[in-house]
Amino acid sequence: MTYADIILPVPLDGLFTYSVPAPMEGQVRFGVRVLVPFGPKITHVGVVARVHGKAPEGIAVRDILRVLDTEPVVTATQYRLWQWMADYYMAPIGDVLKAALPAGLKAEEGYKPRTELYVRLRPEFGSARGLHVALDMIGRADRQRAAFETYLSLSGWAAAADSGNGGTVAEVTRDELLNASHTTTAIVNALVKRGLLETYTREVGRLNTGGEPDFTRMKQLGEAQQRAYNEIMFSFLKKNVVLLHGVTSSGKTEIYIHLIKQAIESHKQVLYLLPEIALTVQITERLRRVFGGKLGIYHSRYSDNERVEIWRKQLSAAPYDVILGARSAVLLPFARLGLVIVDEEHEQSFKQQDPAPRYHARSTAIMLAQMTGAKTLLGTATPSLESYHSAQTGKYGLVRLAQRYKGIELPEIRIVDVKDLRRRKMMKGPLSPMLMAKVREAVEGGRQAILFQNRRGFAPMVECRQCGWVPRCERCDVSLTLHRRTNKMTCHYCGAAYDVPQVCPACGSRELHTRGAGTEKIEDRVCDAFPEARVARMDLDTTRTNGAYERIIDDFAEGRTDILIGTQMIGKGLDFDRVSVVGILDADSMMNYPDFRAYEQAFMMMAQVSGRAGRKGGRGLVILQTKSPDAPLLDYVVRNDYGALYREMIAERQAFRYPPYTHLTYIYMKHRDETVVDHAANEMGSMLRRWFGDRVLGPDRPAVARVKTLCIRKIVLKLELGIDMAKVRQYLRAAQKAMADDPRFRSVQTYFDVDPM
DNA sequence: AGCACGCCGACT
DNA sequence: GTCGGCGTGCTC
Repeated sequence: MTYADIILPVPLDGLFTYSVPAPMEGQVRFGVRVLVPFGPKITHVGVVARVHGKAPEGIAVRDILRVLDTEPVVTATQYRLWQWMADYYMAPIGDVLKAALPAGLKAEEGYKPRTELYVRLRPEFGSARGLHVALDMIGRADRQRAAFETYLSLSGWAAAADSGNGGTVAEVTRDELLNASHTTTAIVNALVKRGLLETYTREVGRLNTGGEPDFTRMKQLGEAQQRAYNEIMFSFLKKNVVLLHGVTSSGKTEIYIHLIKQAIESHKQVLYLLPEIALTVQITERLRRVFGGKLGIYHSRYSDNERVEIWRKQLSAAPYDVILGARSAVLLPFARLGLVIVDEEHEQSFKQQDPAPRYHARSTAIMLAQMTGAKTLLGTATPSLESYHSAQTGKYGLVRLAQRYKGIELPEIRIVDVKDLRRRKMMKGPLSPMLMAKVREAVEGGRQAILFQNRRGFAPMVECRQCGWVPRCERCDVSLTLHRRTNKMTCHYCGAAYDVPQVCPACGSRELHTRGAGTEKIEDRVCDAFPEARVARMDLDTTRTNGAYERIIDDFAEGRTDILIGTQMIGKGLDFDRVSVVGILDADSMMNYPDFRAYEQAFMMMAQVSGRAGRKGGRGLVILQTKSPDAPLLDYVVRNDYGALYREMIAERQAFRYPPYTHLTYIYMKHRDETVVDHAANEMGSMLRRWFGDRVLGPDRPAVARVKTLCIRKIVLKLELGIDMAKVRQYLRAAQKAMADDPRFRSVQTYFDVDPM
């Protein structure tokens, strides 16, 4: 009897063993998908991990129902990476499978090939004579005649009939015909009904097939860039990972392009990871120009069918040479990976928060590169402390690029003391007089301004002036954010929307006012102050719909908008040429955040946003508004002194035993009932303390202690370097199991966040 | 995660 | 007498 161990998309540890019916033997092998029964009602699509002859003990094995593939859809390397992720991030392998496979491969009949409707001439009219007959048949039906003639010219029938050779006739889609002839489907249908035209469908791929690569479209590297390129190549001789620390607009992308070309010429594939979809929009065009049809794009905004096609193309004999994508692209199949580029490597969005697997795409990419013998390049203007530390200690290579491209100057940064201005009644809105003046100057001079406020919505809080009542979410322990556009109060944790009350439900007062400012409020104020300016807002709310990113970025890049207001998504490596002023409206909201990374994160965000100022033609200006102008961090920002930030922060990390001097793992516990989760977390805490002593901190209530009706507790585990982490993970899994087996805590969810952000 | 089983309150 | 509330246990 043959058995197969199957990975199933369920959040349970381990594989599931099924028996292979005799007719399926030979078809069931590693990497193919199979349909299996699961429980009394469900069938799952799983992936075969192993085929063997050893009957499992004590399990009623069931038969595989169907084999879905003739060829594996998963490579051996991918499976090894999955196993590493499941182990390292302590997630069930089924959750890794769910994260990796596009939905179309996870479902039984998920993938639908795309078809297009075409029209063509009925064969009996396919001659000069036939065309005359056809035109006679149409008679005085003018719209039909026009449509028919348009078809003849589009398809080339007109010319072909004239020249007497009927050989070269182009295919015409119905949409093309409708567009060209300005008619409706009714007219075309009438021609079909008359028997002159017929329609047919054809499967079409969704992928980028177009364009020969054209390396002549690459820009020559500047002197500093060329030196950096050489250093990177040299560094790769000794190190597997190299950190490229290049100031904003130093031309890192151009260096990447040259590295990619080099890899392609050595017949290697390149994976190019970016933190945000927004960024791919700009980079895609630059890469497409050079790499044409060798470039594939992969991220969550792509339809699932497209993702399935890319996945299959990667498995084919002619995969993309370059894949540009966000986090999940690291989970694609590669046959001959040679280089991984992680751009903006400091970005926190490379770490998946929820759901499991809570993996870091940078670490996962480095692991993938190690498994495949590829090299990894990390690029950023503001390295994460972890990566910079690795570079400092020689684990990674380090290449610096301190010059901006084509001698563009770094912006001047001016700090504005908002507290003082308010005290002296010189500022009432969110924009200081200086920022107002500079924005006006920019707009009137045909330049652009970016205003950065890292909060979406109109106001982060509504409050009763009489009694201090604040509307809160029913399911989460947070106050609600007011959104003016929808006129709702929204919970940013669970998404629930509430109506805005007219009177305070606590005291009946009508005096409800807002506190703080989000991007919507900024937008309103800016529109009031600059009625003639064209203003756009870019945040989660304005980029929900398909293509919205592209439109907002494009409009701004092409100068169709003057002022761009946005959250952190405007800071991420976007290149604009005409931005003369950048306003950071509220630096304090970033600095006063209860997290050990908040300080450096604030620096990075401000440095990145500042980097958007002053590209071509003149030095840019950044106005940084704050209530604490003397904060040392702001001095680092003004001087663009990453080194100083690094030295201060790394000393602090060492003193307080944080990464990279320790391994950090958070243990989260969730339950509806506060007392139950409290008990469970205390129990877990003491269990862990028995093993790990004072390396265990907590349990504590996290800043938001209830989300979607579940009360949350958090335990922090700080382990010194050099400890056997495999052993630690074993202990942690045992602790998780002990909690699940305890009848008092059976319904408490426990999960781990390894290397949390 | 689903889903069934199973044991207690408001309905025909 | 039954429908359905969600606690508990299982899925090869």
